[in-house]
This record gives sequence, C-alpha cells and structure tokens, in this order.
Amino acid sequence: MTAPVRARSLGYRAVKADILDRIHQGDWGPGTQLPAEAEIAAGMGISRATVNRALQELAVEGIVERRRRAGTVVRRAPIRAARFSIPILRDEIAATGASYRYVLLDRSERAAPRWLRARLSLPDAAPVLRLSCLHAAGPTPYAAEERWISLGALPEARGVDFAATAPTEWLIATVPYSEVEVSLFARAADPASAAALGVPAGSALLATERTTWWEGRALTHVRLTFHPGYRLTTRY
Amino acid sequence: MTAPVRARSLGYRAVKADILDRIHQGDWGPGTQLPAEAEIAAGMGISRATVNRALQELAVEGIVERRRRAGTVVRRAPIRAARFSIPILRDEIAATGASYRYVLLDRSERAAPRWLRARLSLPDAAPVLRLSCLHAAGPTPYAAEERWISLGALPEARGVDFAATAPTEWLIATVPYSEVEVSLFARAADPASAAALGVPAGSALLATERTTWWEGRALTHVRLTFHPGYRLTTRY
DNA sequence: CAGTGGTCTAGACCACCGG
DNA sequence: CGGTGGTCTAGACCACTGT
Repeated sequence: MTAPVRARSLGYRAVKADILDRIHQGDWGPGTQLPAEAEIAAGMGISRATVNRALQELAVEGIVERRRRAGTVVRRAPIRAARFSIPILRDEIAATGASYRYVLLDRSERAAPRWLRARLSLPDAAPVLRLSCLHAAGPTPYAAEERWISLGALPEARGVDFAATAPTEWLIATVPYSEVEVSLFARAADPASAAALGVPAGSALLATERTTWWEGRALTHVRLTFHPGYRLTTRY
Repeated sequence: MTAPVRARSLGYRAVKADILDRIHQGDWGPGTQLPAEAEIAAGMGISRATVNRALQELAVEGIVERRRRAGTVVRRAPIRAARFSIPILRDEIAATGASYRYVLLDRSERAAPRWLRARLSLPDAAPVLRLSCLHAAGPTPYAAEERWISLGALPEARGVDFAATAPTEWLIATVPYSEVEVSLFARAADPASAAALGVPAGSALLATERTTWWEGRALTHVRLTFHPGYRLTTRY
C-alpha cells in the first residue's frame, strides 16, 4: 500500500520535489539506495533524461550521492555548503533603499610592501597604487576599502580618476572576467578603518580579502572591512 | 579570418570551455549577445541540447544572462556569489591532520530566554536544553559552540549523553534533512567564549549562527565562535 | 561482466516576450 | 507575430566500478 511516486507531469522540478519529499519525510532515509534512473522513469511514465536532471540537481545540492554502478544514495550528512553572495557594494546598498555614496579617502603610489609582493608574486620594488575608500549607505558608513593595484600589470590605472569611479567598477569594466580568491574573516578595527567607519578602534568587524588574477598574473588585492552588525545570511 | 569555434567533440564541457575562453579573452566582451543556441550548435556540428547545457551552466555561474526571445548576453558585472563550505567540524579538523577533540563544558535545562523565543517562535517558558561545548584540533581550541535545543520539538534530547556525542552529530542522525538559516558575522569574544578558546576577552572572532527547522517547526539554534585567525576561503 | 549513471542526439512542443 | 530559450522524449553509446 505504499503510495506510488506521483507523476505530476510538471517536469523535472516535480520529479525533484517528489524525491525530496520522500527524503524529508523519512520515506527514504539517510543511506537509502534510490531506484535506478530507468526504474524511476518507468514508474512515473516519463523519460529517463528527466529523472536524470532531477537527480543530478539533488546531487549538486548535496542531498544525494551518485556513482556509476553503485547507484544513487541519500547522503548521511548533508553537505553544509552555504552560498553567500558577495555582491557589488553599490548594488547591495541600493537594495536596502539607501543611496549609495562613495568617497576616495587617500591615493598614493609606492613600492609594494613585502606581504603584498608575496601575495601577488611581485618582484622587489614593484610599483603599486594604493587606494583607501569608503562606501556608505546615505550618511552611514558601510565598508572601508583598502585597495592595492599592481601598476606593472595595470599601468593604465595611473591615469584613472578614482575620486569619480570606485576601483571595483573601473576594474570590472577593464578586466571583467578573471580568477579570484576570496576569504572572509574577523578583525579588530585598526585606527584608520575605525575612523573611516566611525567606530571605536578594536571593534570586531567582518572583513573580506580578494585577490584577482588574469591570465595567471596578479592584478589587484583588496580588503573590505564592514560596519559593525554586518552579516552574511543564507538559507537552504 | 576569425577562428571558428573549435568542435573538440569532448561534450558540453568543451563547449562551455570554448565559450568561456572567448569571454575571458575579450572576444565576446561584457554585453555581447551570443549567437542563438541553434546557431552555435550548427556551427559546431553538435546537438542543440549540448549547447543548452553549456550555456545553462554559464548562466548559473553568473557569467551570462539568458532570456527567452532576448537571447544570451555576457553579463557586465559578473555575479560574485562565492560558495563557502561550512563543513562538519569533525571533518574540517580531521582534514587538517590534527586529531579532533570534543568537550562538553556545560549542560542545563531552562526556560528559553526571550531572544531565543523570538528566533524560534517558541511560547513563553518553553523548555530548552542549553549546551556549551568546545571543538579542538588536538590541544588547540578550534571553535566554541553554544547550542540551544527546543525540548518541545525534540524531547528525546533529554536522554542523550552529549558528553559522548556532539550535538551536531546527534542532530544529523536524528533530523538529517531540514531547513536551515545560516549567518556569518564578527563578534568580540565574551568572557565565556574567550576562556574556552584561550584568547583575551574582546578579541575579534568569526562566528556563525544557524537555526534549524523541520516541517516549519524550529528545532535548534547554535552559535559557533571560531578561534582567532579562522578564515573561510574560496576561489572561482 | 553487467548494471548504473553520464552524456549526446534529433526532433518536438511550448512559454515567453521583444519588436 | 516570430524567434529564443526551456524542457521533454526515445533511443543510443560509453565510462566507470562493484560483484
């Protein structure tokens, strides 16, 4: 008297929802081996390709694990991979309804410090452009940006008016697709960031660092330090 | 004399790589409209379904944007959605090569405080189990866990020996699939966390909070506070 | 070796939406 | 309206891997 899989005939989304329902309701508990694609397809009166797409998405989402010959198995420990979007600040601030404000606080050209040379694989005394900026939601500081641009890789940055254009936006327009490493961590506000954000020095703040390469060559490194109370949130 | 798209005949991955190459190398810059699926397929001598799969993945990754009738367009600002994995601590620590150590620091049953009732939609005076735990990599503290379990939803938690089993692992075994909200933020170490982690109070630490529901009912809420220097990193 | 998922194909119909 | 992507189908061959 087990209920057959309902063929709602709404396509692969329905198939996926059906299977997910069974898993959620314990019908197919962790470790359970699912019927083969062909079997599910036959049972629902649909094509195998449709079942495949549904199962493949469930695999990507970490709900099931699939191996040739071994079949499809419900994962015992769901993969805890959360997807946090790291949007362009302008968009993120605009999405809150506040007006986006950008201020260039400082600009200087200098030789790359050692840690940066190590990070970007730059030669000794490589010239870099250092920018210090503030992104704000109306009157409220939102994030402080410390940006380093390799002038060896991007000499045209010398001629750019970063008081008018935020570095991120210039970079997106100049080198839109590139390889990126992002990391996320907590830091105590240093005096400069604290002043920019209007918080006491030493405050615990969320920060991200992003290094960008293009064709294997390091272009830029940036640290964003967010206002207190900033959170990244996601559901799944 | 433009080079035709190479039909490497290695399947949709090759198609995707081809298209991605063109985008990376500026051949198809931001805002460019790509040929229609049928056109690309014909040009490469392959099936439209294969092209579709390649383009669909590029859309999911935020490289291109697709709309019916309007076609496929290279995004001007790539979506910077980074995927950070939030693994089970035991696995994360084991992956570093250190031995995983778990300690139950405190356990008590009490009425849920107001903030927790709000968070979990609990009635007044709802009983909860509060656990305080430490996860360590060998001798080094790794993360402090403050866990709240709704005893209305999970009364069987009363009988569990959390000195032997970490709450996460018991929960995964008990309610493996559920709805989760995760958030990530920075906080100054309170005295208890600071003591557990062996750092000065007030240190800036990365923390996550996770609330878990099952069939619309809140089960548990946990805050993990990580050791100083903890980073989440991802590449794309 | 045999069963399973991975992928491709050729064709089809539909939903959407810009001109 | 007509072109585009979204999806399904039926069939096929292949790659992998447990038994």
